[in-house]
Amino acid sequence: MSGKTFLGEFEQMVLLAILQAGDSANAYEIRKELEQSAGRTVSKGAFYTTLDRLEKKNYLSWTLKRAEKGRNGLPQRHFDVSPAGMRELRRSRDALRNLWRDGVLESR
Amino acid sequence: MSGKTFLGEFEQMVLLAILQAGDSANAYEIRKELEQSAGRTVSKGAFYTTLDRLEKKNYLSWTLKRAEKGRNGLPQRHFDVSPAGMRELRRSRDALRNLWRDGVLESR
DNA sequence: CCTTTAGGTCCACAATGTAGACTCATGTGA
DNA sequence: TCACATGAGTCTACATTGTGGACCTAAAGG
Repeated sequence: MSGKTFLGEFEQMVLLAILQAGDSANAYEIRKELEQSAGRTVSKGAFYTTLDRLEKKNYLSWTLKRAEKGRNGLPQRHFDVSPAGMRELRRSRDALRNLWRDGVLESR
Repeated sequence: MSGKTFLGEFEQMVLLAILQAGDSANAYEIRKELEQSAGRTVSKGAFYTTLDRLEKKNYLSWTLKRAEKGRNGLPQRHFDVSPAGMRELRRSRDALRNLWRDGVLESR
């Protein structure tokens, strides 16, 4: 067994929020998705810091696009989870799934 | 929305491993469960440090019991997830569940 | 103008994750 | 009886993540 590092929980959530946002994965939508799912506020600091770290680890990428609505013509970043990011997400999910198996949370 | 802190991912896994171990939730079994699910080694340092922190937060408790087998009569700690710990586990799971909804990991 | 909304950067610090050395007490086999 | 091996546990130190908040810029709309 290796000493592999895990994707942090918040990082995991940011990546998942990007996936959920899909085509409209810009900063605003992602953060909104995140706050709704987590049921709490996500400060800009926490949010962008995490995006940067994920980018450094090559778990996400982004491209500039012109906004259709809202900011007239101003470009905005559109985020995507990289293949490596997808792999990490699956890995994390599988580990938790194993531990959650047999409805261990329900049976008490 | 509040600025509530989350249960870290490793902490989450330790609590779940305790639940999975059930009646035989002693250090050895818990660690074994953990390593199997995560597919990697868990050092003693990481393990006990996390147990201590979880105890400080009142997410787990333990009682001394005489071991049946293995260490002749030497007492060993038996761990339990506290009600507060169960609550946190559910909270974490629900947040991730929301983000994993619609099989977002499968559809790509 | 002034305020609101959105996107970002920077900084600092708190909370978590993790390894490894070092004890101590058996149980076991040579 | 002495050397291991095994399991429980402590302590230290450092790396990685999580998080808030001050600041800045550029529109959009009174």
